Amino acid sequence: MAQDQRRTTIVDVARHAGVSTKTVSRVLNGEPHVTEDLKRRVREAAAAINYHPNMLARALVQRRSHLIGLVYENPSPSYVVDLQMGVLHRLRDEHYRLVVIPIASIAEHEADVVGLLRSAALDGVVLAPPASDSPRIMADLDAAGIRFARIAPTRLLDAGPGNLLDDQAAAREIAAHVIALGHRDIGIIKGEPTHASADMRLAGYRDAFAAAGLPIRADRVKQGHYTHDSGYAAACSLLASPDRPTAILAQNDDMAVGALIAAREAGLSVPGDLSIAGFDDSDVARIAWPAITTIRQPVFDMAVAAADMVVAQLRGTEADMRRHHRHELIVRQSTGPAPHRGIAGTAS
Amino acid sequence: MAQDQRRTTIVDVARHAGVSTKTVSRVLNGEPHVTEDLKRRVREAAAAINYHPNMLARALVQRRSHLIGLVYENPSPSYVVDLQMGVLHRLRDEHYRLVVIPIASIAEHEADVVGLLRSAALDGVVLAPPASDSPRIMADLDAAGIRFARIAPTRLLDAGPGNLLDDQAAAREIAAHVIALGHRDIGIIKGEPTHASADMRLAGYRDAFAAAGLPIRADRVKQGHYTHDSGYAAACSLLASPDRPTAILAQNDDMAVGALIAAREAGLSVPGDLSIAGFDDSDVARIAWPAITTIRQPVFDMAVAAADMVVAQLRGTEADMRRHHRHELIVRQSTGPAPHRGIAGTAS
DNA sequence: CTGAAAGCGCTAACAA
DNA sequence: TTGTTAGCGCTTTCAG
Repeated sequence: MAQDQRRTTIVDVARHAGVSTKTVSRVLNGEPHVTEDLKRRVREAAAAINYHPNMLARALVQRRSHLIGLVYENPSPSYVVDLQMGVLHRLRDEHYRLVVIPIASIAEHEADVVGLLRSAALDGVVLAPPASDSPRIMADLDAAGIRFARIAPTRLLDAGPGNLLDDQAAAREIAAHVIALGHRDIGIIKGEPTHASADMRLAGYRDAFAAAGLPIRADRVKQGHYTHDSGYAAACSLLASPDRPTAILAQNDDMAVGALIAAREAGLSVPGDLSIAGFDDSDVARIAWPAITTIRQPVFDMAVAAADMVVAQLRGTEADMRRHHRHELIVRQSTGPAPHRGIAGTAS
Repeated sequence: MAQDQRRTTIVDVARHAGVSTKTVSRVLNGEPHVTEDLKRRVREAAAAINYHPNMLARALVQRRSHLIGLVYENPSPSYVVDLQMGVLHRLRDEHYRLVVIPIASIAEHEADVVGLLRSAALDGVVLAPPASDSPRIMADLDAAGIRFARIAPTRLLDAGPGNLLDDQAAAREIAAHVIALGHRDIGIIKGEPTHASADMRLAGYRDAFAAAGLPIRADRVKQGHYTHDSGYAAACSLLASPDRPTAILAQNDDMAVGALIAAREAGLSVPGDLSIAGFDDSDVARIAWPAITTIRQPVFDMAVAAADMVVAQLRGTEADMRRHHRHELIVRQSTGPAPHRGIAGTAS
């Protein structure tokens, strides 16, 4: 195990092949203007002495680490997986590597985020919510010369390359679906308040409620955090009294699954006694039983596109720096007709 | 956006503070033997000209990229998430970053893996199965001077730091549990054959079967790939004929969930008509309905320990380089007593 | 088409 | 306690 004897360098290869280091460099980087003969000699020499280029040296002189970061907060594992797979998919055949940068609370650490990225020598980053909505982070990134692309930003849409989604319209659609099933008393489980999507989705619900002439009752809105457990807890509190809603709109699928379990424990059948709708269409929505009615959010595609935007900036090539992504209502088994129970409005 | 005007360097700070570059370096790296006065002057100068050290230059001279890789194959998202969270957990307060290296088929690309890692300038890697069982990869890693630690290796246990798990004993336990419930005709869904765990677990099942005097029928063993869909397909084929098993042992939870869905579609109640057991105790096992009886495999803990081993090697500190991790049988609702159906053995 | 020399920005070794 | 001098291993001028 030849651990620490001085590693072979480009100089060794050059000497071995009887050429200059620059020629070796040219051959190894596939630059033109080298005779076949020299190319061959260099390749043979490199193989003979088991040479492997030092990427750090190359990175220093090129000012390119070939590292791209993915910045996200923790809440939903399945969301993060989709995101990561999307970025990796786009990076697969590029010479870029993915560094994952989870941050406990972006809201609290807003001022330190870019310092962290700097110290990782990243060439670019994909910003997932809520980092994708932080003017501070984007400004710091610009100042640091780190390229970025945003996933599902909701404001300052001109502040940088973005992959847009109409959260509000999507929320309106799924709420309308539930209302159309006859539900009049509907509980809402909000997402983490530091994510702008929570408010956007609430606004969408509100639109649908208003269109149907329904009020939004404050006591029917519970705060969650986009986590399974928070969804469970919120649902428990919604279902605690006999005067309970006949449907629950959860702002993501993890919370919807939490609600599903709460309902099961409360002895309620879904969707017989209670309808539950989620958001995101993550894996768990399909696996749960009954499978969850949700909004398909093309997280994977957005991540692919975001990675593409970062790579394009780095290479100076052209690319759409603003793309719109379409959501889709996916009706599954967790929503059904409202149970009979008095005439309408607030239950008896 | 001060993008490309020459970045400020340590020389600028030195000049600004009226000291040598080495002194700046010392202050910035927290080395001792610098007067408070100089420290302050250096810090102020750095802040004044908005200096940020170039990590690539530092990495080159220190021969340390501070990058640690996680090498894995794709099959189960929830397994990968646990793994990754474990490594990240250990790295959180270290000055190391995580680079994710998914590889489509390690068996096919065995010879290229370390080349890939080299070109990512990694200081160390955590090897998940099946890379953790590849002598070739470990030898190449040694030759390249890249430190590593193994997750759940099954052979050549002395070839490198490892986090061990007794797959065979665990499989024996869960099979024994199912047999104890009265099942005599049991189907098996194997995992991806390039993962040694698939054979280990099969051996464990075999032990339990033998202890109960049951045969393993070749037509009751179906090949899967540790994916949801492969589990679904395998279960469909097991459940196709009326002469079907009364229980299914799936070698991971994703496949167990696939089997669950196949059972549901076949109109079978679980565990009334059919018991299903998984392996891993990933998130999906808890979320599925009925919740899946499984083996808890401390993937997160193993990942933490593996990251710890890598970091310890890099810092030259002491650490256990061989740790055993305990599994645990988790009985949930997906397994129950065998339905009555003739006397015993092969069904009527 | 090829090579010599000059750095990239930092830290290690050695002096002072 | 501080500074000077060499590199780390590669690519980029710019000559030849």
